[in-house]
Amino acid sequence: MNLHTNLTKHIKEAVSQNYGATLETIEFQATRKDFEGDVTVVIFSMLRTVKGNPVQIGETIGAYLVEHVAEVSKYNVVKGFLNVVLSDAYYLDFFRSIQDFGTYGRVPPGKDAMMVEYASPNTNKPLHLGHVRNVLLGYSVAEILKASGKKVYKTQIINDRGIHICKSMLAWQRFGNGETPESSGLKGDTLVGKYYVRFDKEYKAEINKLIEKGTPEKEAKAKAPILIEAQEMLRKWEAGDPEVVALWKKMNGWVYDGFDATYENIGVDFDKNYYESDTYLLGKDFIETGLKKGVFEKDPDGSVWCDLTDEGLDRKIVLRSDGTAVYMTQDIGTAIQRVKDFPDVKGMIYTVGNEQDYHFKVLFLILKKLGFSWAENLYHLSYGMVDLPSGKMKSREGTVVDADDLIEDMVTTAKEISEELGKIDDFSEKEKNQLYKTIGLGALKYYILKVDPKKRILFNPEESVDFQGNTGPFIQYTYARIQSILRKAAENATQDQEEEAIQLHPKEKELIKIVQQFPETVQLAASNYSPALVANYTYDLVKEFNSFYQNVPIFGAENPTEIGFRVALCDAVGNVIKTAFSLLGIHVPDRM
RNA sequence: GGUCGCAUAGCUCAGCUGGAUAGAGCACCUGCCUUCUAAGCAGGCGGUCCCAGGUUCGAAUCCUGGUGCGAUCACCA
Repeated sequence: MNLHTNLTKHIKEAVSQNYGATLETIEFQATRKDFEGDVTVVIFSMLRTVKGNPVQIGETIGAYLVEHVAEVSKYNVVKGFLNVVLSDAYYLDFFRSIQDFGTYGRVPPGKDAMMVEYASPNTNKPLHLGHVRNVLLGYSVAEILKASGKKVYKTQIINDRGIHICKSMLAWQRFGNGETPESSGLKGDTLVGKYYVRFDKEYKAEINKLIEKGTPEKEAKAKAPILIEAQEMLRKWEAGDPEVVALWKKMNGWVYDGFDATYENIGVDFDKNYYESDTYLLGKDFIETGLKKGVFEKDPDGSVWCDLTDEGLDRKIVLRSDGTAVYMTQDIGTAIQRVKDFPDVKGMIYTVGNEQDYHFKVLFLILKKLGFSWAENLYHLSYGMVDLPSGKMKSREGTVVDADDLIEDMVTTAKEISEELGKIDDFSEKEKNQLYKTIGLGALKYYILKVDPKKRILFNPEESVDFQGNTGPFIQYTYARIQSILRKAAENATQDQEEEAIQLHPKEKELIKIVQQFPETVQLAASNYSPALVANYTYDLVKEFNSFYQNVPIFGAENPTEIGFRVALCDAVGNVIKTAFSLLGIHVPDRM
């Protein structure tokens, strides 16, 4: 029986025997560090049903628990709090009950699947810091869901068509002189992004020229010849013009090569890609269904709307008067398509920035109204923008932190610190580079994931990401320390000796307590879609471990039984760190 | 203007369903490497938890109102 249920049962008994009252629920919390105890029972909340002095009640219950519950060894009462001390045996039993440290905290996947969408880039420019947050969040949430017992499909929808791509295409056609990734040595996505910026430059110049000639600004923006030409190119694409389509395929191909390299570098993957060019017409078919069901209504001009005013929202257009689809139409169609492709999918998670909160609120509502069962399990994993001290990042103006550059910087910093410390001088070049990457990426990923997704992040490229304190490298470092202990233990392995009784050191007890919380932390992180909970948990564990490490001798313990236990504890902590970090997409090194 | 989100130490962030004296890291100051990796440990300094009301035995947490910042409210994506 679970400890809390057991305690609950006996507390109820104590109260009914001594006060003749029946408690509905009992409130437990972890005992604060400043008091002796492991579990605290809040007496205050009982006072409505149990009449009496809280201290007195606490004493009565405490005495009863010591007498009737084997795991309870002592108690003390402070004001309305009953602090219960659990026996060492309870913690040791729990620790020994962990069958396999390697899988501890994970639940095997069940039947129901979730689809997690993340990344979803436009193909006119390389990935930047904003995408990095998106990708890290989406990947991590997918991994957390898997660990919590769900089957998961990771997906992205690649926005490979539209006016933005045509802008890059046009600028390349006009100014590129046939430049290719091979000829320029540039990554494909970087190359295409270069022409997107070039387009904007030309466009702005044309606007200024028009304004100088006396054209009003608004009109100038709409009538700049280069924009008109890009729009014409989009029309040709939609009409299937062979030349335009060929150029589109060529340049998108470059971009995909670039994206693949970046994804691999970051260490994220997808089970299925969707392309907007395949899906942008989906959804139109469901307009008719929606109209029949009365979910949608048609205006006299032929446009179709969904009236959400009863839900406190506005009317939303789902089909233009000329019969063409809007973004919403596409998203409706794509969602339906995904469930067709993966029939076991019972819900979907969309990792998209918070500027689209309203869009997803509407989308989910419409899908519910259309009556899909899975529409009940849709979640918009909304996250705050990543801003620079100078303000918002703008691809067009080139004021972005490029993902590849950022990773390279982090790896370089890791290298500098490692070389300065000189602990891995015996590593081969290959091993060193591998380690720098592990640490650099670890620093970046942890830095981003430890923050609550809802909050916006201010990223200052001038101040480098920390490698000390509450950081990825600190946690990786602790893992490496543990591996060092395990290596030493393996060398000094002794044969079985007589078992001696173990008395837990307070730090050992604390560590076991935190280890014990890991499975529930994974579940909590899954139900909240929050990698930050995993990150913060890991930090707490590691902080406690380092305190243990530096204050309690391991190989200098009293007897072999104790040494064995402490080594096993290190092993357990190491495994939890490894698993937790894998949920964040972060690797851990054996040495650093 | 309507709607949504955020506001905690100089800076970056925790704070679970309301609970004890609000916690970490960075920065600053003091100690600790002939003993398991000092990317560490032990300690110090640092707070009107945006403001004002309310609910409660008890509020950073819940409710109402306000302030500030951000987002959004297109036959754009």
